[in-house]
Amino acid sequence: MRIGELAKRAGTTTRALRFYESQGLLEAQRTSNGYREYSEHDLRLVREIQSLQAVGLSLEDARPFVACLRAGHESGDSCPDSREVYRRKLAEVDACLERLQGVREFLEARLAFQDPCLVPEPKEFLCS
Amino acid sequence: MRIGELAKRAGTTTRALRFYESQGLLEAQRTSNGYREYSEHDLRLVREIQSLQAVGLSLEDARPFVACLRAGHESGDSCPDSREVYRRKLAEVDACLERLQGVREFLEARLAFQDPCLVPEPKEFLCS
DNA sequence: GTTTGCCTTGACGTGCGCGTCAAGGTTTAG
DNA sequence: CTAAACCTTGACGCGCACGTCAAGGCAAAC
Repeated sequence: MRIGELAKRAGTTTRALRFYESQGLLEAQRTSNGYREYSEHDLRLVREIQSLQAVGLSLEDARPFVACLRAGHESGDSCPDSREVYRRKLAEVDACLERLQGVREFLEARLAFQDPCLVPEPKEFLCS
Repeated sequence: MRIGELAKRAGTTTRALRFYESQGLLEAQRTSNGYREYSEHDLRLVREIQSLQAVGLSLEDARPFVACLRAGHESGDSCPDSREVYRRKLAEVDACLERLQGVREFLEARLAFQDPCLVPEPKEFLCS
């Protein structure tokens, strides 16, 4: 299938697919006229990337999963590198949950009583 | 005090302060040589902005708080517009907490059993 | 033949909160 | 007098995952 059909079937855009290719996440055969030609396996790759993005992983984080699928594994997360990404992300999420809980309490307190003495900790707020 | 001292006392940079000014969040008197001159009240404003940023609010969100302080209120969050920002942010944080909980469970499940059948919901992942 | 709908590469734009030069003026210390 | 340490404006850079033209080629329908 060509790039337009792949985009439609994956529910994304041709621009995104070309971007994945530019990042080395997706490869394509070329027909004689230069058009990209994709297989069902490529669709599988794109879906993998999308589900990873859905849990907040970056395209960089998706590399090991793609490599794992390319290496012939049935699941992208059955390789050590992929599982390491999961572990790292889980730690990030836990840290984020903790901070957001603090933020939540701060906001509720401010809304309940307008007490100007409550000051939040100046920690970084990188929740992804 | 001049911009360097204000930056030092607020624990930020001169670049940030000039940026706040460009966004209309901070104003400064000018001395005869064109230098910015700040008061203790300006320091208070900067600290307010910083504490709002610490809970994930944008500079845009900080506007009502600054306006509230400028209007003479002792606390930046004692005005209706400010409290509305708090309420909106609280809702955002709650939504974020919910999604992150789902992400957490997904990651744990994937790490425990490598079951490729679990697929996350394609919802947006805008946790700020 | 020409319109339509695909496809190609390339380059710049987006949001947000600044960082990082660049090129210069001012004030103080030595 | 000179150097150091301030200050000024202006302009571009960053990260990230693309969106949005621009300018053109290819293939099939009318």
